[in-house]
Amino acid sequence: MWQPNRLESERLEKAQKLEDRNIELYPRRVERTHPCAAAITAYETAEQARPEAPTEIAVTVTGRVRRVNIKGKVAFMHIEDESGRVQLFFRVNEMDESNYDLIKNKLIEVDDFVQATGVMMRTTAGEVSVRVTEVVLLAKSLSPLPVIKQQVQDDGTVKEYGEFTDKESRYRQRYADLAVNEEVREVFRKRAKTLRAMRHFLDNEGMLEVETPVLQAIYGGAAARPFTTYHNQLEQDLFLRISFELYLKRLLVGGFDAVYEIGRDFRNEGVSFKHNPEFTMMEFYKAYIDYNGVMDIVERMVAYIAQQVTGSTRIQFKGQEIDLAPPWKRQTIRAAVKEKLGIDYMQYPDAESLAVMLEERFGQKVKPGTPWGKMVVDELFGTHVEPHIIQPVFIKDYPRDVSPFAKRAESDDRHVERFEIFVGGMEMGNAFTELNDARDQEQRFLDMAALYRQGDDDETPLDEDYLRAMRYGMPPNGGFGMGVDRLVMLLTDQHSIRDVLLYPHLRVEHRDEQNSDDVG
RNA sequence: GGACCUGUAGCUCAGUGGUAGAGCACCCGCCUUUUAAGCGGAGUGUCGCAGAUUCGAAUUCUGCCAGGUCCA
Repeated sequence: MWQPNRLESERLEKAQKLEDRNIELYPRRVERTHPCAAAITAYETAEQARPEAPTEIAVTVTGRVRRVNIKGKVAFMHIEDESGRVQLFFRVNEMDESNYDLIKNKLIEVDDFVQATGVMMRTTAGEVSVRVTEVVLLAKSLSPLPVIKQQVQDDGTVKEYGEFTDKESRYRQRYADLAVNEEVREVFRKRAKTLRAMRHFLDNEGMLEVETPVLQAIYGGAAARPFTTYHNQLEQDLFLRISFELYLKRLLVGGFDAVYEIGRDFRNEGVSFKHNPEFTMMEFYKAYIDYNGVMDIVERMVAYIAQQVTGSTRIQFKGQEIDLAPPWKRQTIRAAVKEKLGIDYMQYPDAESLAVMLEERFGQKVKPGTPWGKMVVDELFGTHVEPHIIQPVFIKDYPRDVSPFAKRAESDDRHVERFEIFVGGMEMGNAFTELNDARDQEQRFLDMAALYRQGDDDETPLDEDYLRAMRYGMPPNGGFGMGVDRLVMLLTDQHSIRDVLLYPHLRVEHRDEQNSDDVG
């Protein structure tokens, strides 16, 4: 139940006064001739044509009131729509006195939506403005937005004097965050551009965009704990997908040569600056290429998206310049570890000896039962090498026991043809030369199950239907998956996944439960 | 899940045992080209929640809630 604070009560009183004057607070009809920015442009064009006497530009503009300055019998107001902001100039003897009175007595105030009709002009201070003959309230604001004062500098940059920075309030009330923080709106425009550029690129590669089930009876394709749900009529347990992999590869069996999907994955795991329970994933699978071919596509794709979104392949991230132009460095995980730490992990070829080395060298205690390959990837590479990778790199040839869907590396039983891309200290994508031997695939499922029974809980259930599909024959193919949110982080220089999600997951708000129980 | 930090006015914050504060916003008054407008007046509050200690708690202690950072 809403309990208005003092500021809100004042606004409610103003709303009442407006209604007493038979002024509609939320009218149905709007008449706009120009977005704010267009009104200014129109006047500037007229000015250039006839500087001494520009043709009269009549406009009706609309927007949210962002600033009011009442000077007695004259008043100024900035209104803003998405195109930008324009100043309104009111003078009491140029409009109905009762109409001017709405401004003078602040019945129309900051945060309200208004419509203003008038003629374009330039003030003596030089700002292009609307000389208003009539102002109409479009929507009354009952709760004031956080106050941010802005000054437009000579160089065109905007200096801010107030701020709305409380992370929790900004995430819980994203609408308020967006309303007052223009740079937040810009992040989400770039997010949209990222998605659009990605689709455009993949379409141009001849890939088919498809949609596969979010609700799955058997989940798989990644090592992660799923969310579970239940279908009442079918009396069936269902899982929210943790990856698209197995459904997409079935489509290659069906005769599509290249498919991709962009959508939501759900993982029932921790929440952090780079993890949200639901996040946006892109995966593609393309027949007749191996992981080298995937690398060629991926580096071109990321460079293309960066160019479309930021205008360059050289971007700024955490104060460093990152060059996304191809070709990217390609290095085996074994070489990367050796280069950074001087350790050849193949000298510790089993879980026991590797665990001993990790404890002696780094004091790291590893959970008993952790598979050898998981130690290599998480404890050795992930802890000591990954955070230092800033420029884009393909780290390839991963241990086999953590990669159940990749083909074995040539003449090397311990590794598989898999790569991950790292940039800005983050893992950004994962790819394989996809396994298409149904017999090997079945054995991998069984091996994984056995391994994880020893202690880990990231279980991968055996998907019989996937094996059945593969037995019909699956073309050799390369596949790739990428966390879109992380790509957006990189391209917008945002350092938390929550800052590229409009509505990041937060715990529920507890608001005065006792009171609501009493009232209820 | 662990460690540390944070939660006070609409916003951003100060206040570490003795009458709840500042800037901006809001409110009242003045002002016919302002733009962080200005001038004069007024402090508007569940100090996250619950308990404990104390003559007295925003402040100390315990628990809880929420968020942040780092780690897993």
